[in-house]
Amino acid sequence: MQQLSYTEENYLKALYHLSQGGEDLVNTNSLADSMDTTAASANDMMKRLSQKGLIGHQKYKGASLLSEGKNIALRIIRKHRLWEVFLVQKLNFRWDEVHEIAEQLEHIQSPLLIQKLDEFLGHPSIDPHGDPIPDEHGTMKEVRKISLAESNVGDRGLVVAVSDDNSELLQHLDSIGIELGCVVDVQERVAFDHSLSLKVGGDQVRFISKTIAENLLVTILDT
Amino acid sequence: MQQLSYTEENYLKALYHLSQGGEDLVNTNSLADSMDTTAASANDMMKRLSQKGLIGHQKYKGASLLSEGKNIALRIIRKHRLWEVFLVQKLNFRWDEVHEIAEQLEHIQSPLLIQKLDEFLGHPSIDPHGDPIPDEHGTMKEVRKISLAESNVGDRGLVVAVSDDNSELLQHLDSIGIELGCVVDVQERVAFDHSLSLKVGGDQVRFISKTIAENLLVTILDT
DNA sequence: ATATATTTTTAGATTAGACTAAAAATATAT
DNA sequence: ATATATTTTTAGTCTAATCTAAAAATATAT
Repeated sequence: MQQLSYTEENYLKALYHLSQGGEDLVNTNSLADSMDTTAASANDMMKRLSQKGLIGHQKYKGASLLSEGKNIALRIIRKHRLWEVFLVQKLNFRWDEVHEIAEQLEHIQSPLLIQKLDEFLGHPSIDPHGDPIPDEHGTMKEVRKISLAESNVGDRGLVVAVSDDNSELLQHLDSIGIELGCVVDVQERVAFDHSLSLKVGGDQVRFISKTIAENLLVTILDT
Repeated sequence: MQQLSYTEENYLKALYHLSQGGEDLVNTNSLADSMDTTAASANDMMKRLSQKGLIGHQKYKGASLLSEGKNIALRIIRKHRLWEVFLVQKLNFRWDEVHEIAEQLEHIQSPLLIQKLDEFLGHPSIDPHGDPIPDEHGTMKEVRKISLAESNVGDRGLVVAVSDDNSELLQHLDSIGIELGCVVDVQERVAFDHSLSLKVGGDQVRFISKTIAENLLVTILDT
């Protein structure tokens, strides 16, 4: 396993995200866009990574991660997400402040550090944005992100996004104690209007209309 | 305040250590040695840093930190030492394992991160090696590192080094519960042979000869 | 099907940081 | 004081990662 530069690691990570896990072919322009650089630079890097056996690249067709490249990408994603958990849970960052810092921390090289950090955090399986954290072998469990309108009674969800940023909606959510990162249990769905009763944060019971439910995205947690 | 490269930061830090805080002139070869590179490279960097106004450099004489360069060096040292405290206290690293990792972590750019880390760690004033941690303004209080033979009754010290690595000595220290990083209180000095009674780790009382005391280096802690 | 537009690749230049080898300055020894 | 050794600097080369501009390949539209 070769030592990669900061930049090479970032390209592999971008390829992972753009190809949703190494499946699809990624074209030069999307890679360049995603890396905020020129097509020429992205093309150079595709050649380099292909040369190193980390990605497959056919001229004018596009690139895709090979197994070693995918593995490296997943290890970087694991580090990124573990650090995000640390920043939010231990250092009290808000979840919208942590991405840039984690972008730097994800490149720290020390398997033992990550092992001990994982331990310290209690082996979390999802990050503060509700995205799954790959385990030490690079295995990442599927995570369902759905709106509460699509949820089932009995589901427990982590609120990860509000799809409409209407300020009245945000204010209302605030007033009933629903915020990004909080956990909700779906208790009952009224058949007539599809409104929901929720347990918010494990205790308070709140009611929301179907419209609000449609705008609340959650990651379904194991119960 | 300009954005410096990883390498430039490391050179500034090396200059700080070699000149013990920016006082003495550092010559090209010692800098090159310390950075594990050639005199030519060190010379290139001295020119660059001088150009940026961070160090003073006269041909064939040597270099020294100017106030801005010293400030940057101290901020990096602060980060390095805070991360070392984190690694030892929170992630249970041994103090001899943390240097390399802290060398990487010290380059993470985020003042807010360091502020929150400092908070999380309870504003420590010394690192696991007994070296002082500069505050947010770059002020670093003097730390006395002395042998226990030079200590006074009533002193509390953090054991930071054993000057003789004789294995019988190390074994004996181990058997009486004295290890690197432990805290000792000097209780009494016998006038006749200058042997000492110590409270180790806050409770157990132990006796050591003058010879052993001479070999135990401590950082004196505020009491 | 051919012209036009888009995408991708190549070619050549640039910058930071490093290197080697040689030249210049300074220090040391007889 | 002169020769020798050491240290420092310069000159020129190299690599990774970037860029611009132009060429080549592919896709789209009439």
